[in-house]
Amino acid sequence: MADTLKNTDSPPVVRFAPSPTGYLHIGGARTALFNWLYAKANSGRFLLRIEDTDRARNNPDAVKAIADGLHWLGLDWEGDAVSQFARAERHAEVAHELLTKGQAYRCYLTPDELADMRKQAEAEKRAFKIRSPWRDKGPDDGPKNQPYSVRLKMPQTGETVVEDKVQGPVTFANQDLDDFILLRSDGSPTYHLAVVVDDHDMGVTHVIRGVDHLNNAARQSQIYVAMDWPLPVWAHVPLIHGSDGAKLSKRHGALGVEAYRAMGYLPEALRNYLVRLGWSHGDDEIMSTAQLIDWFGLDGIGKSPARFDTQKLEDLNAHYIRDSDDDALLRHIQTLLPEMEGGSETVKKLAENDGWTKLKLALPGLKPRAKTLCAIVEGAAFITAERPLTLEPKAAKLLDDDAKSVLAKLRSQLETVDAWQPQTLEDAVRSFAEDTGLKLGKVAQPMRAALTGRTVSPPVFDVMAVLGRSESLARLADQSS
RNA sequence: GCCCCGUUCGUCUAGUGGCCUAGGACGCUGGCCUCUCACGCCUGAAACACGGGUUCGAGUCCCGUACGGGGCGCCA
Repeated sequence: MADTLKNTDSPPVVRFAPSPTGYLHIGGARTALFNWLYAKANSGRFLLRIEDTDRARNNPDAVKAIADGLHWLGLDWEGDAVSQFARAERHAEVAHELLTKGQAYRCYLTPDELADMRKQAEAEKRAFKIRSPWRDKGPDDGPKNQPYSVRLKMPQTGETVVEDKVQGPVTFANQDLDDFILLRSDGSPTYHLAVVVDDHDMGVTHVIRGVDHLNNAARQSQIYVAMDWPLPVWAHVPLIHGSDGAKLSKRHGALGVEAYRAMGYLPEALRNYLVRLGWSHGDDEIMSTAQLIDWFGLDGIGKSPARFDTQKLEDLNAHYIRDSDDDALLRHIQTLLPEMEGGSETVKKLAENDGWTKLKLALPGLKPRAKTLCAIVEGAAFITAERPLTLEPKAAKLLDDDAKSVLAKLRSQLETVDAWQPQTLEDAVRSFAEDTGLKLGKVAQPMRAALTGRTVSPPVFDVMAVLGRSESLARLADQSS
Protein backbone atom coordinates (compact mmCIF):
# COMPACT_ATOMS: atom_id res chain seq x y z
CA MET A 1 0.00 0.00 0.00
CA ALA A 2 2.68 2.42 -0.97
CA ASP A 3 0.43 4.48 -3.13
CA THR A 4 1.42 8.06 -3.40
CA LEU A 5 -1.79 9.74 -2.47
CA LYS A 6 -2.34 7.43 0.43
CA ASN A 7 -0.93 9.83 2.94
CA THR A 8 -1.96 13.10 1.45
CA ASP A 9 -4.69 15.11 3.02
CA SER A 10 -7.50 14.49 0.55
CA PRO A 11 -9.04 11.04 0.28
CA PRO A 12 -8.94 9.44 -3.17
CA VAL A 13 -11.86 9.54 -5.56
CA VAL A 14 -12.22 6.65 -8.01
CA ARG A 15 -14.87 5.72 -10.48
CA PHE A 16 -16.11 2.85 -12.56
CA ALA A 17 -17.07 4.05 -16.02
CA PRO A 18 -18.66 1.33 -18.15
CA SER A 19 -20.25 1.99 -21.50
CA PRO A 20 -23.84 0.76 -21.56
CA THR A 21 -23.48 -1.81 -24.30
CA GLY A 22 -24.77 -4.82 -22.45
CA TYR A 23 -24.47 -6.54 -19.14
CA LEU A 24 -21.75 -6.10 -16.55
CA HIS A 25 -19.21 -8.57 -17.85
CA ILE A 26 -16.61 -10.27 -15.76
CA GLY A 27 -13.74 -7.97 -16.69
CA GLY A 28 -15.79 -4.91 -15.91
CA ALA A 29 -16.87 -6.43 -12.64
CA ARG A 30 -13.25 -6.87 -11.63
CA THR A 31 -12.36 -3.33 -12.62
CA ALA A 32 -15.28 -2.10 -10.54
CA LEU A 33 -14.16 -4.30 -7.64
CA PHE A 34 -10.61 -2.95 -7.77
CA ASN A 35 -11.89 0.60 -7.77
CA TRP A 36 -14.32 -0.09 -4.97
CA LEU A 37 -11.65 -1.78 -2.87
CA TYR A 38 -9.24 1.04 -3.50
CA ALA A 39 -11.79 3.54 -2.27
CA LYS A 40 -12.65 1.45 0.78
CA ALA A 41 -9.02 0.78 1.58
CA ASN A 42 -8.20 4.47 1.54
CA SER A 43 -11.35 5.99 2.96
CA GLY A 44 -12.08 7.38 -0.46
CA ARG A 45 -15.12 7.67 -2.66
CA PHE A 46 -16.31 5.28 -5.35
CA LEU A 47 -18.40 6.82 -8.12
CA LEU A 48 -20.24 5.45 -11.11
CA ARG A 49 -20.40 7.06 -14.51
CA ILE A 50 -22.12 5.74 -17.59
CA GLU A 51 -20.12 6.41 -20.76
CA ASP A 52 -23.05 6.96 -23.05
CA THR A 53 -21.49 9.62 -25.25
CA ASP A 54 -22.25 7.54 -28.28
CA ARG A 55 -26.01 7.57 -28.48
CA ALA A 56 -26.00 4.50 -30.64
CA ARG A 57 -24.75 2.62 -27.65
CA ASN A 58 -27.29 4.00 -25.32
CA ASN A 59 -29.41 1.33 -23.77
CA PRO A 60 -31.40 1.84 -20.57
CA ASP A 61 -31.63 -1.91 -20.03
CA ALA A 62 -27.87 -2.15 -20.08
CA VAL A 63 -27.58 0.61 -17.50
CA LYS A 64 -29.96 -1.28 -15.28
CA ALA A 65 -28.11 -4.57 -15.82
CA ILE A 66 -24.86 -2.91 -14.81
CA ALA A 67 -26.39 -1.36 -11.73
CA ASP A 68 -28.02 -4.65 -10.75
CA GLY A 69 -24.76 -6.48 -11.23
CA LEU A 70 -22.86 -4.04 -9.05
CA HIS A 71 -25.52 -4.21 -6.36
CA TRP A 72 -25.49 -7.97 -6.37
CA LEU A 73 -21.71 -7.95 -5.97
CA GLY A 74 -22.10 -5.53 -3.12
CA LEU A 75 -20.21 -2.75 -4.86
CA ASP A 76 -22.17 0.33 -3.94
CA TRP A 77 -21.30 3.68 -5.38
CA GLU A 78 -21.78 7.10 -3.93
CA GLY A 79 -24.56 9.31 -5.25
CA ASP A 80 -26.31 8.92 -8.58
CA ALA A 81 -24.65 7.46 -11.61
CA VAL A 82 -23.39 10.27 -13.82
CA SER A 83 -24.55 10.24 -17.40
CA GLN A 84 -21.80 11.37 -19.67
CA PHE A 85 -24.21 12.29 -22.40
CA ALA A 86 -25.98 14.73 -20.11
CA ARG A 87 -22.78 16.68 -19.74
CA ALA A 88 -22.18 17.30 -23.45
CA GLU A 89 -22.47 21.06 -23.08
CA ARG A 90 -19.72 21.20 -20.52
CA HIS A 91 -17.51 19.07 -22.75
CA ALA A 92 -18.09 21.46 -25.64
CA GLU A 93 -17.32 24.36 -23.35
CA VAL A 94 -13.92 22.89 -22.56
CA ALA A 95 -13.27 22.24 -26.23
CA HIS A 96 -13.96 25.88 -26.99
CA GLU A 97 -11.75 27.00 -24.19
CA LEU A 98 -8.99 24.92 -25.71
CA LEU A 99 -9.76 26.56 -29.04
CA THR A 100 -9.40 30.08 -27.65
CA LYS A 101 -6.26 29.08 -25.82
CA GLY A 102 -4.82 27.94 -29.11
CA GLN A 103 -4.42 24.40 -27.81
CA ALA A 104 -6.93 23.06 -30.28
CA TYR A 105 -7.95 23.94 -33.80
CA ARG A 106 -10.82 23.69 -36.22
CA CYS A 107 -10.26 20.91 -38.72
CA TYR A 108 -12.27 20.88 -41.93
CA LEU A 109 -11.09 17.48 -43.08
CA THR A 110 -14.11 15.35 -43.91
CA PRO A 111 -14.48 11.71 -42.91
CA ASP A 112 -14.29 10.80 -46.59
CA GLU A 113 -11.01 12.60 -47.08
CA LEU A 114 -9.66 10.90 -43.99
CA ALA A 115 -10.73 7.51 -45.25
CA ASP A 116 -8.93 8.15 -48.52
CA MET A 117 -5.77 9.17 -46.71
CA ARG A 118 -5.97 6.07 -44.59
CA LYS A 119 -6.44 3.86 -47.61
CA GLN A 120 -3.51 5.45 -49.39
CA ALA A 121 -1.25 4.98 -46.40
CA GLU A 122 -2.24 1.36 -46.31
CA ALA A 123 -1.50 0.96 -50.01
CA GLU A 124 1.92 2.46 -49.47
CA LYS A 125 2.41 0.26 -46.43
CA ARG A 126 3.26 3.04 -44.11
CA ALA A 127 1.75 3.86 -40.77
CA PHE A 128 -1.17 6.16 -41.07
CA LYS A 129 -0.95 9.36 -39.13
CA ILE A 130 -3.36 12.18 -39.37
CA ARG A 131 -1.62 15.35 -40.47
CA SER A 132 -4.30 17.94 -40.68
CA PRO A 133 -3.45 20.88 -42.91
CA TRP A 134 -5.62 22.98 -40.63
CA ARG A 135 -3.39 22.64 -37.64
CA ASP A 136 -1.27 25.63 -38.51
CA LYS A 137 -3.92 27.83 -40.08
CA GLY A 138 -5.35 30.77 -38.22
CA PRO A 139 -8.70 30.48 -36.46
CA ASP A 140 -10.45 32.42 -39.22
CA ASP A 141 -8.78 30.81 -42.19
CA GLY A 142 -11.33 28.09 -42.60
CA PRO A 143 -14.19 28.04 -45.05
CA LYS A 144 -17.33 29.76 -43.85
CA ASN A 145 -20.40 27.73 -42.99
CA GLN A 146 -18.56 24.45 -43.27
CA PRO A 147 -18.82 21.82 -40.56
CA TYR A 148 -15.58 21.27 -38.70
CA SER A 149 -14.29 19.07 -35.97
CA VAL A 150 -12.09 20.30 -33.16
CA ARG A 151 -8.72 18.62 -32.81
CA LEU A 152 -6.25 18.86 -29.97
CA LYS A 153 -2.86 20.26 -30.92
CA MET A 154 -0.66 17.49 -29.66
CA PRO A 155 3.01 18.18 -29.09
CA GLN A 156 4.96 16.83 -32.09
CA THR A 157 8.30 16.33 -30.47
CA GLY A 158 9.48 14.98 -27.18
CA GLU A 159 7.66 12.25 -25.34
CA THR A 160 4.67 11.71 -23.15
CA VAL A 161 5.26 9.57 -20.11
CA VAL A 162 2.36 7.91 -18.40
CA GLU A 163 3.35 7.28 -14.83
CA ASP A 164 1.34 4.18 -14.21
CA LYS A 165 0.99 2.51 -10.82
CA VAL A 166 0.70 -0.92 -12.36
CA GLN A 167 2.66 -0.66 -15.60
CA GLY A 168 5.37 1.63 -14.34
CA PRO A 169 6.43 4.61 -16.43
CA VAL A 170 5.34 4.07 -20.03
CA THR A 171 6.90 6.30 -22.62
CA PHE A 172 5.29 7.34 -25.89
CA ALA A 173 7.02 9.33 -28.59
CA ASN A 174 4.87 12.35 -29.27
CA GLN A 175 5.50 12.03 -32.98
CA ASP A 176 3.47 8.83 -32.88
CA LEU A 177 0.51 10.55 -31.31
CA ASP A 178 -1.66 12.46 -33.72
CA ASP A 179 -4.14 15.23 -33.25
CA PHE A 180 -7.23 13.42 -32.14
CA ILE A 181 -10.72 14.82 -32.25
CA LEU A 182 -12.23 16.52 -29.24
CA LEU A 183 -15.49 17.64 -30.78
CA ARG A 184 -17.12 15.96 -33.74
CA SER A 185 -18.35 18.00 -36.64
CA ASP A 186 -21.86 17.74 -35.24
CA GLY A 187 -20.60 19.39 -32.07
CA SER A 188 -20.77 16.30 -29.89
CA PRO A 189 -17.80 15.43 -27.68
CA THR A 190 -15.69 12.34 -28.20
CA TYR A 191 -14.84 9.84 -25.55
CA HIS A 192 -11.36 11.22 -24.92
CA LEU A 193 -12.62 14.69 -24.18
CA ALA A 194 -15.56 13.50 -22.15
CA VAL A 195 -13.54 11.20 -19.89
CA VAL A 196 -11.02 13.82 -19.05
CA VAL A 197 -13.52 16.58 -18.43
CA ASP A 198 -15.74 14.32 -16.35
CA ASP A 199 -12.90 12.86 -14.35
CA HIS A 200 -11.65 16.34 -13.65
CA ASP A 201 -15.05 17.74 -12.74
CA MET A 202 -15.88 14.76 -10.57
CA GLY A 203 -12.63 15.19 -8.73
CA VAL A 204 -11.35 11.76 -9.72
CA THR A 205 -7.85 11.32 -8.35
CA HIS A 206 -7.15 7.73 -9.43
CA VAL A 207 -8.07 6.23 -12.77
CA ILE A 208 -8.11 2.45 -12.42
CA ARG A 209 -9.15 0.74 -15.68
CA GLY A 210 -8.17 -1.94 -18.17
CA VAL A 211 -4.84 -1.81 -20.04
CA ASP A 212 -6.76 -1.46 -23.24
CA HIS A 213 -6.85 2.20 -22.23
CA LEU A 214 -3.12 2.59 -21.70
CA ASN A 215 -2.55 4.19 -25.10
CA ASN A 216 -5.48 6.46 -24.45
CA ALA A 217 -3.84 7.70 -21.29
CA ALA A 218 -1.04 9.22 -23.35
CA ARG A 219 -3.54 11.14 -25.43
CA GLN A 220 -5.76 12.05 -22.56
CA SER A 221 -2.93 13.31 -20.44
CA GLN A 222 -2.31 15.96 -23.09
CA ILE A 223 -5.80 17.32 -22.50
CA TYR A 224 -5.00 17.68 -18.83
CA VAL A 225 -1.80 19.46 -19.73
CA ALA A 226 -3.52 21.74 -22.21
CA MET A 227 -6.13 22.67 -19.63
CA ASP A 228 -3.51 22.95 -16.92
CA TRP A 229 -5.37 20.45 -14.79
CA PRO A 230 -3.58 18.12 -12.37
CA LEU A 231 -3.08 14.62 -13.74
CA PRO A 232 -4.79 11.72 -12.03
CA VAL A 233 -2.87 8.71 -10.82
CA TRP A 234 -3.17 6.05 -13.51
CA ALA A 235 -3.43 2.34 -12.88
CA HIS A 236 -4.01 0.17 -15.93
CA VAL A 237 -4.81 -3.36 -14.94
CA PRO A 238 -4.25 -6.35 -17.22
CA LEU A 239 -7.19 -7.95 -18.94
CA ILE A 240 -8.85 -11.25 -18.21
CA HIS A 241 -8.62 -13.86 -20.93
CA GLY A 242 -10.68 -16.93 -21.58
CA SER A 243 -9.51 -20.39 -20.54
CA ASP A 244 -7.82 -20.84 -23.92
CA GLY A 245 -5.84 -17.63 -23.56
CA ALA A 246 -7.79 -15.84 -26.23
CA LYS A 247 -9.98 -12.90 -25.67
CA LEU A 248 -12.85 -13.55 -23.33
CA SER A 249 -15.80 -14.85 -25.27
CA LYS A 250 -19.21 -16.03 -24.27
CA ARG A 251 -18.07 -19.58 -24.13
CA HIS A 252 -15.71 -18.98 -21.28
CA GLY A 253 -16.44 -16.27 -18.88
CA ALA A 254 -17.53 -13.20 -20.77
CA LEU A 255 -20.93 -13.68 -19.31
CA GLY A 256 -22.64 -11.02 -17.32
CA VAL A 257 -22.38 -11.33 -13.57
CA GLU A 258 -26.09 -12.11 -13.49
CA ALA A 259 -25.29 -15.29 -15.37
CA TYR A 260 -23.01 -16.34 -12.53
CA ARG A 261 -25.73 -15.54 -10.05
CA ALA A 262 -28.11 -17.74 -12.03
CA MET A 263 -25.54 -20.54 -12.01
CA GLY A 264 -25.66 -20.50 -8.25
CA TYR A 265 -22.53 -18.62 -7.33
CA LEU A 266 -22.40 -16.51 -4.22
CA PRO A 267 -21.40 -12.87 -4.67
CA GLU A 268 -18.68 -13.14 -2.03
CA ALA A 269 -17.21 -16.14 -3.84
CA LEU A 270 -17.17 -14.37 -7.18
CA ARG A 271 -15.64 -11.32 -5.55
CA ASN A 272 -12.94 -13.41 -3.91
CA TYR A 273 -12.21 -15.17 -7.18
CA LEU A 274 -12.11 -11.96 -9.19
CA VAL A 275 -9.82 -10.13 -6.81
CA ARG A 276 -7.25 -12.92 -7.08
CA LEU A 277 -7.20 -12.57 -10.84
CA GLY A 278 -4.35 -10.13 -11.15
CA TRP A 279 -4.01 -9.13 -7.54
CA SER A 280 -2.40 -11.03 -4.72
CA HIS A 281 -1.49 -10.67 -1.10
CA GLY A 282 1.21 -13.24 -0.47
CA ASP A 283 -0.23 -16.73 -0.39
CA ASP A 284 -3.67 -15.70 0.81
CA GLU A 285 -6.52 -17.25 -1.11
CA ILE A 286 -9.69 -16.98 0.88
CA MET A 287 -10.13 -13.48 2.16
CA SER A 288 -13.00 -11.77 3.88
CA THR A 289 -14.20 -8.41 2.68
CA ALA A 290 -12.67 -6.81 5.74
CA GLN A 291 -9.30 -8.39 4.98
CA LEU A 292 -9.54 -7.37 1.36
CA ILE A 293 -10.19 -3.78 2.35
CA ASP A 294 -7.34 -3.97 4.79
CA TRP A 295 -4.89 -5.43 2.31
CA PHE A 296 -5.85 -4.09 -1.09
CA GLY A 297 -3.39 -1.84 -2.85
CA LEU A 298 -2.33 -1.01 -6.37
CA ASP A 299 1.13 -2.43 -5.72
CA GLY A 300 -0.34 -5.91 -5.40
CA ILE A 301 -1.59 -5.89 -8.98
CA GLY A 302 0.45 -7.88 -11.50
CA LYS A 303 1.12 -6.92 -15.10
CA SER A 304 0.30 -10.07 -16.99
CA PRO A 305 -3.15 -11.10 -18.10
CA ALA A 306 -4.98 -13.89 -16.30
CA ARG A 307 -7.13 -16.68 -17.61
CA PHE A 308 -10.56 -17.33 -16.29
CA ASP A 309 -10.76 -20.68 -14.53
CA THR A 310 -14.21 -21.97 -13.68
CA GLN A 311 -12.90 -24.79 -11.52
CA LYS A 312 -11.22 -22.47 -9.11
CA LEU A 313 -14.31 -20.31 -8.96
CA GLU A 314 -16.30 -23.42 -8.13
CA ASP A 315 -13.93 -24.38 -5.38
CA LEU A 316 -14.15 -20.95 -3.86
CA ASN A 317 -17.91 -21.03 -4.13
CA ALA A 318 -17.97 -24.39 -2.36
CA HIS A 319 -15.92 -22.85 0.45
CA TYR A 320 -18.30 -19.97 0.84
CA ILE A 321 -21.34 -22.24 0.71
CA ARG A 322 -19.92 -24.37 3.50
CA ASP A 323 -19.20 -21.30 5.56
CA SER A 324 -22.58 -19.68 5.00
CA ASP A 325 -25.14 -20.00 7.71
CA ASP A 326 -28.27 -21.89 6.82
CA ASP A 327 -30.65 -18.95 6.91
CA ALA A 328 -28.52 -16.87 4.56
CA LEU A 329 -28.25 -19.80 2.19
CA LEU A 330 -31.96 -20.36 2.32
CA ARG A 331 -32.57 -16.75 1.38
CA HIS A 332 -30.19 -17.03 -1.55
CA ILE A 333 -31.92 -20.18 -2.72
CA GLN A 334 -35.30 -18.56 -2.32
CA THR A 335 -34.44 -15.69 -4.65
CA LEU A 336 -32.63 -17.91 -7.09
CA LEU A 337 -35.18 -20.71 -7.40
CA PRO A 338 -37.71 -18.89 -9.58
CA GLU A 339 -34.97 -18.27 -12.16
CA MET A 340 -33.86 -21.88 -12.27
CA GLU A 341 -35.11 -24.42 -14.72
CA GLY A 342 -38.10 -26.14 -13.15
CA GLY A 343 -37.62 -23.84 -10.21
CA SER A 344 -41.13 -22.55 -9.93
CA GLU A 345 -42.40 -26.10 -9.66
CA THR A 346 -39.92 -26.76 -6.89
CA VAL A 347 -41.10 -23.62 -5.13
CA LYS A 348 -44.65 -24.90 -5.28
CA LYS A 349 -43.68 -28.26 -3.86
CA LEU A 350 -41.58 -26.75 -1.11
CA ALA A 351 -44.56 -24.69 -0.02
CA GLU A 352 -46.38 -27.91 0.81
CA ASN A 353 -45.55 -30.36 3.59
CA ASP A 354 -43.09 -28.12 5.42
CA GLY A 355 -40.76 -28.25 2.45
CA TRP A 356 -38.75 -25.22 3.50
CA THR A 357 -38.36 -26.50 7.04
CA LYS A 358 -37.14 -29.81 5.70
CA LEU A 359 -34.78 -28.07 3.32
CA LYS A 360 -33.28 -26.07 6.14
CA LEU A 361 -32.92 -29.23 8.17
CA ALA A 362 -31.17 -30.90 5.25
CA LEU A 363 -28.82 -28.01 4.56
CA PRO A 364 -25.98 -29.13 6.84
CA GLY A 365 -25.88 -32.40 4.94
CA LEU A 366 -26.21 -30.75 1.56
CA LYS A 367 -23.68 -27.95 1.99
CA PRO A 368 -20.42 -29.89 1.97
CA ARG A 369 -21.58 -31.74 -1.12
CA ALA A 370 -22.39 -28.76 -3.31
CA LYS A 371 -20.27 -26.39 -5.32
CA THR A 372 -23.17 -24.16 -6.30
CA LEU A 373 -26.58 -23.22 -5.00
CA CYS A 374 -28.05 -25.07 -7.94
CA ALA A 375 -26.26 -28.19 -6.79
CA ILE A 376 -27.88 -27.79 -3.37
CA VAL A 377 -31.30 -27.59 -4.94
CA GLU A 378 -30.47 -30.59 -7.06
CA GLY A 379 -29.27 -32.53 -4.04
CA ALA A 380 -32.45 -31.61 -2.16
CA ALA A 381 -34.67 -33.18 -4.78
CA PHE A 382 -35.40 -36.14 -2.48
CA ILE A 383 -37.33 -33.79 -0.21
CA THR A 384 -39.94 -32.91 -2.78
CA ALA A 385 -39.93 -36.24 -4.58
CA GLU A 386 -43.31 -37.94 -4.64
CA ARG A 387 -44.04 -41.55 -3.91
CA PRO A 388 -43.59 -43.91 -5.42
CA LEU A 389 -40.12 -42.61 -6.18
CA THR A 390 -38.68 -42.84 -9.64
CA LEU A 391 -35.41 -44.68 -9.24
CA GLU A 392 -32.24 -43.83 -11.06
CA PRO A 393 -30.98 -46.91 -12.97
CA LYS A 394 -28.08 -47.41 -10.56
CA ALA A 395 -30.42 -47.15 -7.60
CA ALA A 396 -32.82 -49.62 -9.13
CA LYS A 397 -29.95 -52.02 -9.65
CA LEU A 398 -29.08 -51.81 -5.97
CA LEU A 399 -32.58 -52.83 -5.01
CA ASP A 400 -32.42 -56.46 -5.98
CA ASP A 401 -34.49 -59.15 -4.27
CA ASP A 402 -32.01 -59.61 -1.45
CA ALA A 403 -31.94 -55.91 -0.76
CA LYS A 404 -35.70 -55.72 -0.78
CA SER A 405 -36.08 -58.42 1.79
CA VAL A 406 -33.46 -56.74 3.93
CA LEU A 407 -35.43 -53.52 3.71
CA ALA A 408 -38.61 -55.33 4.71
CA LYS A 409 -37.00 -56.65 7.86
CA LEU A 410 -35.35 -53.35 8.58
CA ARG A 411 -38.57 -51.46 8.17
CA SER A 412 -40.36 -53.39 10.85
CA GLN A 413 -37.38 -52.78 13.15
CA LEU A 414 -37.48 -49.08 12.50
CA GLU A 415 -41.18 -48.90 13.32
CA THR A 416 -40.20 -49.45 16.90
CA VAL A 417 -37.88 -46.44 16.98
CA ASP A 418 -39.42 -43.71 19.11
CA ALA A 419 -37.08 -40.77 18.74
CA TRP A 420 -36.83 -40.19 14.99
CA GLN A 421 -33.39 -38.61 15.19
CA PRO A 422 -30.22 -39.28 13.18
CA GLN A 423 -28.38 -40.77 16.11
CA THR A 424 -31.10 -43.10 17.32
CA LEU A 425 -31.80 -44.16 13.77
CA GLU A 426 -28.16 -44.90 13.22
CA ASP A 427 -28.02 -46.91 16.41
CA ALA A 428 -31.05 -48.90 15.33
CA VAL A 429 -29.70 -49.61 11.86
CA ARG A 430 -26.27 -50.52 13.18
CA SER A 431 -27.62 -53.03 15.62
CA PHE A 432 -29.90 -54.40 12.90
CA ALA A 433 -26.89 -54.90 10.67
CA GLU A 434 -24.99 -56.53 13.47
CA ASP A 435 -27.86 -58.87 14.29
CA THR A 436 -28.29 -59.93 10.70
CA GLY A 437 -24.58 -60.21 10.11
CA LEU A 438 -24.59 -57.63 7.35
CA LYS A 439 -22.08 -54.91 6.74
CA LEU A 440 -23.54 -51.49 7.30
CA GLY A 441 -23.07 -50.64 3.67
CA LYS A 442 -25.22 -53.56 2.64
CA VAL A 443 -28.07 -52.01 4.54
CA ALA A 444 -27.41 -48.33 4.05
CA GLN A 445 -27.06 -48.37 0.27
CA PRO A 446 -30.44 -50.02 -0.38
CA MET A 447 -31.90 -47.62 2.16
CA ARG A 448 -30.46 -44.68 0.27
CA ALA A 449 -31.86 -45.99 -2.98
CA ALA A 450 -35.31 -46.46 -1.49
CA LEU A 451 -35.29 -43.20 0.39
CA THR A 452 -33.91 -40.92 -2.32
CA GLY A 453 -34.06 -42.89 -5.54
CA ARG A 454 -30.35 -42.32 -5.94
CA THR A 455 -27.03 -43.81 -5.00
CA VAL A 456 -25.62 -40.55 -3.73
CA SER A 457 -27.08 -38.43 -0.96
CA PRO A 458 -26.38 -37.00 2.46
CA PRO A 459 -26.09 -39.64 5.21
CA VAL A 460 -29.19 -41.85 5.17
CA PHE A 461 -29.91 -41.22 8.84
CA ASP A 462 -30.02 -37.50 8.18
CA VAL A 463 -32.23 -38.13 5.19
CA MET A 464 -34.69 -40.08 7.33
CA ALA A 465 -34.72 -37.39 9.98
CA VAL A 466 -35.44 -34.76 7.33
CA LEU A 467 -38.15 -36.81 5.69
CA GLY A 468 -39.86 -37.69 8.93
CA ARG A 469 -41.10 -40.97 10.25
CA SER A 470 -44.10 -41.77 8.14
CA GLU A 471 -42.64 -40.65 4.80
CA SER A 472 -39.42 -42.55 5.48
CA LEU A 473 -41.20 -45.75 6.42
CA ALA A 474 -43.51 -45.43 3.45
CA ARG A 475 -40.62 -45.03 1.03
CA LEU A 476 -38.90 -48.05 2.55
CA ALA A 477 -42.14 -50.01 2.28
CA ASP A 478 -42.39 -49.10 -1.39
CA GLN A 479 -39.16 -50.98 -1.99
CA SER A 480 -39.68 -53.87 0.40
CA SER A 481 -40.68 -57.38 -0.40
C1' G B 1 2.70 -2.29 -40.82
C1' C B 2 3.58 1.06 -36.52
C1' C B 3 3.37 1.94 -31.03
C1' C B 4 2.96 -0.09 -26.11
C1' C B 5 2.86 -4.25 -22.56
C1' G B 6 3.63 -9.12 -20.91
C1' U B 7 6.06 -14.42 -20.38
C1' U B 8 7.39 -18.92 -12.87
C1' C B 9 3.75 -25.93 -12.40
C1' G B 10 -2.29 -27.27 -17.01
C1' U B 11 -4.59 -22.59 -14.35
C1' C B 12 -4.30 -18.39 -10.54
C1' U B 13 -0.04 -16.84 -8.18
C1' A B 14 4.40 -16.14 -4.12
C1' G B 15 9.19 -14.56 -5.21
C1' U B 16 12.00 -7.37 -5.46
C1' G B 17 20.46 -10.77 -6.35
C1' G B 18 22.33 -15.36 -1.97
C1' C B 19 16.67 -17.63 2.75
C1' C B 20 14.83 -21.30 -4.12
C1' U B 21 17.23 -28.79 -4.14
C1' A B 22 11.38 -22.30 -6.44
C1' G B 23 6.42 -21.81 -1.92
C1' G B 24 0.82 -21.71 -1.81
C1' A B 25 -4.07 -22.47 -4.15
C1' C B 26 -7.32 -24.92 -7.96
C1' G B 27 -7.15 -29.19 -10.90
C1' C B 28 -4.87 -34.07 -11.41
C1' U B 29 -2.21 -39.27 -8.80
C1' G B 30 -2.31 -42.38 -4.75
C1' G B 31 -3.89 -43.14 0.32
C1' C B 32 -6.58 -42.39 5.14
C1' C B 33 -11.53 -41.49 7.10
C1' U B 34 -16.29 -43.70 5.70
C1' C B 35 -23.37 -46.00 4.96
C1' U B 36 -22.74 -43.45 -0.81
C1' C B 37 -20.84 -38.95 -2.51
C1' A B 38 -18.58 -35.01 -0.63
C1' C B 39 -15.89 -32.54 3.39
C1' G B 40 -11.38 -33.15 6.13
C1' C B 41 -6.39 -35.10 6.54
C1' C B 42 -1.77 -37.21 4.35
C1' U B 43 1.07 -38.13 -0.03
C1' G B 44 2.86 -37.64 -5.35
C1' A B 45 3.65 -35.71 -10.35
C1' A B 46 3.99 -30.82 -12.30
C1' A B 47 7.06 -24.42 -13.76
C1' C B 48 11.47 -19.93 -13.78
C1' A B 49 9.92 -19.33 -22.75
C1' C B 50 14.86 -19.33 -25.35
C1' G B 51 19.84 -17.12 -26.19
C1' G B 52 23.45 -13.80 -24.72
C1' G B 53 25.47 -10.55 -21.08
C1' U B 54 26.31 -8.01 -15.85
C1' U B 55 27.78 -10.31 -11.07
C1' C B 56 31.66 -14.14 -6.59
C1' G B 57 26.37 -15.44 -7.26
C1' A B 58 20.23 -14.41 -11.52
C1' G B 59 13.63 -16.78 -11.42
C1' U B 60 15.08 -11.88 -9.59
C1' C B 61 19.23 -6.68 -13.35
C1' C B 62 20.45 -5.52 -18.96
C1' C B 63 20.09 -6.78 -24.32
C1' G B 64 18.15 -9.79 -28.19
C1' U B 65 14.83 -13.71 -30.16
C1' A B 66 10.32 -16.33 -29.96
C1' C B 67 5.46 -16.46 -28.45
C1' G B 68 1.14 -14.00 -26.38
C1' G B 69 -1.80 -9.64 -25.45
C1' G B 70 -3.42 -4.51 -26.07
C1' G B 71 -3.75 -0.09 -29.09
C1' C B 72 -3.49 2.51 -33.74
C1' G B 73 -11.79 5.80 -35.49
C1' C B 74 -15.64 12.26 -36.18
C1' C B 75 -16.33 3.79 -31.04
C1' A B 76 -16.05 3.71 -25.92
